[in-house]
Amino acid sequence: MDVKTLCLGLLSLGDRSGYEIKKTLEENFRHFFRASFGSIYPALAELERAGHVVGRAIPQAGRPPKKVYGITPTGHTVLGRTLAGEEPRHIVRSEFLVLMYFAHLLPPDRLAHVIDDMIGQFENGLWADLEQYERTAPEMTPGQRFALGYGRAVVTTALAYLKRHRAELLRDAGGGAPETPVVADAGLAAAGD
Amino acid sequence: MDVKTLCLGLLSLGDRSGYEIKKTLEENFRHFFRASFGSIYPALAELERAGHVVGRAIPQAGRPPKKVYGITPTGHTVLGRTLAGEEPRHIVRSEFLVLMYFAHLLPPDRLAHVIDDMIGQFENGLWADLEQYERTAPEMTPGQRFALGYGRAVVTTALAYLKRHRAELLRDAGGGAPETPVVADAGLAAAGD
DNA sequence: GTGAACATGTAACGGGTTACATGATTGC
DNA sequence: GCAATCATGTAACCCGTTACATGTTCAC
Repeated sequence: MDVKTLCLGLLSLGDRSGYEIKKTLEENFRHFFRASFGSIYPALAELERAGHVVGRAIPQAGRPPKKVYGITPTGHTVLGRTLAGEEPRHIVRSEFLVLMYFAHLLPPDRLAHVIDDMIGQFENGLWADLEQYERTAPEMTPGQRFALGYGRAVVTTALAYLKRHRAELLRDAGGGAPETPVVADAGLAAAGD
Repeated sequence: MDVKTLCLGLLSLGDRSGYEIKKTLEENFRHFFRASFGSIYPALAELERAGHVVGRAIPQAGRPPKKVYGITPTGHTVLGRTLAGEEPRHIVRSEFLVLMYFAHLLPPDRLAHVIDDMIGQFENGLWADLEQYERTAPEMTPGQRFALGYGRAVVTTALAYLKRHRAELLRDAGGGAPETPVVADAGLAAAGD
């Protein structure tokens, strides 16, 4: 699934500009999808060229004009077919967890900082969740509630895990200081350089 | 953090071939990182060129020869510096959840299939976790236990969430059949095509 | 006056995946 | 006989991010 399909899906819920799509993404898809302007604007242009959406420039007082897009019947058909034909993937790519895996190679203060950063990010996300839920809960579809609820459940667990195991990791990982690297296997290491 | 750093990190735990790195990734990084041969082999070649690892071809009876790499002291230094200097990201990109968000646009049987698929994947992951934990728990570092434990906690929550809300979603999302698309805003949609 | 929010768009770059090329052995 | 496992490597491709270009208004 690419950004094009995502834009089409969002437009199926109501007319929006590229800028507004980005905002919706940040508010509602925070926990599981993100896209930059550099992919949204070209996607919208391509969708318009293909006739799946139509754009209309809206002049605004004291603001740059915005280009609001609406989905066409063709767009609707294509969206339905695309969504139904996907074998959806679920990809997590966490440099954070890789770093934790190699915690013994980090200076203790750095390790603490990285964990606290992650905790902070998750807390912000959760706070934003709550704030957003109160604003939009009534008009949400079951699917939206399901996706948002999933994100909330997972982030809550993740946050609890980090808080529960932070001290333990900090205590136990403090062996391999950066100045005394533990050589795992002398064999090849000695041969090189 | 790129595949190069990851390979270097894995090699700091012991000598391995590219093929074995891939296997380790599948076993231990399942829940938070994956890489294909197309990125691992070039990464290893580049690391060797830079003097961070040394490779040695091992002939094998009845098998293709393997090229086992070991990290050099220089490699160790670089690894430490790289890990310490990273602002690690944590990225989730779930087409699955996007699809759930648009559940009302999917045929009910398709929706059920997609959810069951995800449940199956998570269950396989969890089963593999257990199996792997029993094999490697004793020699794990605190960081490894932390990262693995995080993955297990999150996947367990995700799985429980899917199972708990599956029926509910299937029941409530059954309104928007594909043949009666709900037009969100007649304004632009009517103007196009 | 400085930064944030509003607003759109392009081009270069990067890094990873997919697919291809090659080939032996083992288990079904 | 066919698929899976072992084993390495290359090249084309995709698609997304980052950075740049441009400009206004409002709040501190």
